[in-house]
Amino acid sequence: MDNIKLANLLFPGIDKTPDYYEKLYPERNLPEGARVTRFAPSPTGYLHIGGLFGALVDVLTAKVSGGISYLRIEDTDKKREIEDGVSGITDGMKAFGVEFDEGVTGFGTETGSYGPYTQSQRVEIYQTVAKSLVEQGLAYPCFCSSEDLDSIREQQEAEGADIRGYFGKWAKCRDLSYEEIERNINEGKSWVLRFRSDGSPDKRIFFEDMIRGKIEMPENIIDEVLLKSDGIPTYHFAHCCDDHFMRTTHVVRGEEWISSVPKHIALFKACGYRVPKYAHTPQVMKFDDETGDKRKLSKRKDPEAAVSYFVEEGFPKESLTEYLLTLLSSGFEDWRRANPSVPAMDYPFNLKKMSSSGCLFDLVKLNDVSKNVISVMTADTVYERIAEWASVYDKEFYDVFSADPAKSRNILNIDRENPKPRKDIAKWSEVKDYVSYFFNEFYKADFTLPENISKQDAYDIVCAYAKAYSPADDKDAWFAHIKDLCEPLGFTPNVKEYKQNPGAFKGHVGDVSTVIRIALTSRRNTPDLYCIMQLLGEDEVKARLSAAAETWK
RNA sequence: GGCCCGGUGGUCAAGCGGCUAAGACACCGCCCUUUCACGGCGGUAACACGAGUUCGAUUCUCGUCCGGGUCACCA
Repeated sequence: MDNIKLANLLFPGIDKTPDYYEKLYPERNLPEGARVTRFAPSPTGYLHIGGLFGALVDVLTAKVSGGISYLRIEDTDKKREIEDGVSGITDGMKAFGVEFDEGVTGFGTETGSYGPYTQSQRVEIYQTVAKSLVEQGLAYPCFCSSEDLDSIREQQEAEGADIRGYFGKWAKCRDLSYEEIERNINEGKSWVLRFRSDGSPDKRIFFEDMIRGKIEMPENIIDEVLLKSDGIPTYHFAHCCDDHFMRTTHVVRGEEWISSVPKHIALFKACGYRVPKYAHTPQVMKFDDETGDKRKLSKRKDPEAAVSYFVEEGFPKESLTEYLLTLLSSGFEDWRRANPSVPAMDYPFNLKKMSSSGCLFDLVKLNDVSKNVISVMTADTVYERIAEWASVYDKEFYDVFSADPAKSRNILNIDRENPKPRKDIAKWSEVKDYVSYFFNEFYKADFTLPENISKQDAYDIVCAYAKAYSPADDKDAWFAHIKDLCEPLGFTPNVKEYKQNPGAFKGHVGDVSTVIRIALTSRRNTPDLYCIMQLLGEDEVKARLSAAAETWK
């Protein structure tokens, strides 16, 4: 067989050689130990948690080593591609503060000198490499139809064969003569290009996974498809060409790829390329309430798999990356405690410290992380973020909340910007409820009392307080007035005294405060009542006091 | 089914042959406190199972079981 002749028959339009691209994309001039990583999603759906998770590992790995991370779009499956896939990914990454050094930056835009970073624009590269492989007898055209392939699968199934796929006696097209191939092509038969594997079923290969350590596997013997019938490469071949020419040193990807590593190693070797280091990350799972099992987060079944879910819910972007970091690196939480105000992306990440077992996405923990993140923000920042979120997701709230920014900021500043800030808010969507009693547009009066307080007592308290209320009081004077209310009404200002002798009193100052709190906010639990009253203002306080009195009369 | 990955409290997780088996979230209790939150203190709770190696296994080996992945002209 004349391989050169075959290569020209198959790729008449390809006039470059791989060497051309070797020169076009030279080895990167990076310091010793610098790692080049890539995040390489397909635009086949929205950006999901697993994607963000992986991207974080990519950029951190590169960053820590002084290397380069880039974003490549793997759009070789036109059937599954969705319309806003690319911008969904790039926007999502930006929204969460994950920044790549080069690669695709948005729909139709990119930076970096190893591009194009979109696979559909690289077909000439793949075909050039493919042609060279044919010239060397390392690849061949296969004319099997999908029906042929189905029947091979069926037979292998029926035989209970251990190894399945296109190889050995099943590889009908592996040894076609030039004449047969030429005839098929002249007949217009479609073909795919297959790898001519020289693997043997009883040889084993070894490789070192950066996360899992040594892995041993049977050598690849499958004649994998390199180019599909439309001339577009499969993942496997594109991975080989791109990561070589983009000079990737570390391939970080999900663990579902582990089983194809033998294939990839064989391809890299056939092409004469250095095999990159691999790091296979664990999967993000969730608990399935129906089955009671852990399972992989599913794009289809789990709305919280989508990164957009967290945006809509109003989790600050930092919270999600922060939480993901706690998941993917065991040392992160300790580091965070030691470095409370350093940006998360400065974390000295280490692939080797990554856990290799799949982890459950824990919304409860996310909430906790997020509360901490928000608690250390300034009131101004919180205000801006809420406004930003609400302007998109809750217009009604936005209008009210942003009508008087100073007031809203003051509300948010209650017990904030101090060493022990409150941790009430985990996500922006909770804020409306949290602050609703400050705004008459949202305030719904509800003067339900706790069981231990009678309407009569509540009425007496609120009336007495209305008289004692003095808007100019400082906090001490304010509380003194409330204490003064107690004894005449049968309560004690001294909580300890009450606890020692509960029968002697109707209640203590806490109960009295509770009544006033309910009258003013329709809630039993709120932040500091004095602050709240300051913000409500004299008129509103008086109005609410009398409304409550009216109800309890 | 073949191949591969994984298996420490409810969750995330330290641990790398010898420890009373860290810590965080959640939960419970107490303290602080006018409520709540914050904070402080304390508590419940784990090495999947069985062999083997060893003076000694959570740590090493093998088997079993369980969970996950993969066997496409999808990535």
